[in-house]
Amino acid sequence: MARAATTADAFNAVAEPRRRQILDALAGGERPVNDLVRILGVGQPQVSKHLRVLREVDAVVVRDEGRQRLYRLNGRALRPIYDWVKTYERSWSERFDQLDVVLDELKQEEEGDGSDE
Amino acid sequence: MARAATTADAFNAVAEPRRRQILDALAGGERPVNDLVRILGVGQPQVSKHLRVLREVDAVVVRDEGRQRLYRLNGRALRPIYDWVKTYERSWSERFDQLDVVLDELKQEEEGDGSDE
DNA sequence: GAAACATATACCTATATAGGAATATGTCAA
DNA sequence: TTGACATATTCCTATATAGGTATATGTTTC
Repeated sequence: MARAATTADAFNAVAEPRRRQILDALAGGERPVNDLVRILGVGQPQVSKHLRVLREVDAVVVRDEGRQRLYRLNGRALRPIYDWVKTYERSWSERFDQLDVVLDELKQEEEGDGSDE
Repeated sequence: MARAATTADAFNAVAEPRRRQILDALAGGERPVNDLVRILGVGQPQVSKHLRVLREVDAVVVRDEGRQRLYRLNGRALRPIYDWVKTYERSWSERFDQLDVVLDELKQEEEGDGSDE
């Protein structure tokens, strides 16, 4: 089997740095494809292809305006990533190092379940 | 060119659901490989290979103990992901949900006006 | 209609998997 | 040493890119 499709979910879609660059550029507001081509400094077909991937995971929305196509960010598509990764925040937050021990203990009590198996 | 290596950075490493599962399992504490094999329900070589990827991006740390190898989570490796995605949080926060509705309405008016798909 | 412009798609190639099977490496026990 | 156990690595294959180039589609202007 090969790796999952980039369009499988937001995690796969944003694994590509250029696609994160595109989203960052769109954070400033709606933009036509050519703007992104200039900002990224890569070919137009490449940008269009990245935009297609982002569209398939709903990370961007497109709107026609004359001969241009204006792309807009849809940050909500990134929420699963945020939700998943934020639970790990305490891992590096010095402040919570002490709290971790307590929380782990409470969690084990609540679950009332042997931790092994 | 092919896609970037899964070991290129944390973004690529956690794009694979099984690797996120492994990290989630390790969030509960240090575990030997066999535990993860049971939890994930996949073959042992597969788990070892996923662990190798996670090790290369420093998302896990390994420690020898007898014939077992105990893996431990290193959440700090996920910080770049958190830092990147958290800037998009306001996209879906309550306050901006209202704005989204307005924008969507404006968009529909424009699109539904005069032209059919 | 023709030309210019904006964007999307098709086709190509090199490459990096993810999983499965078989095997290698390392450790403990008798 | 031999055997059982725990884990890592190797080899294999099918598949999904990402970028480059050429081309198709759609829009505006003349």
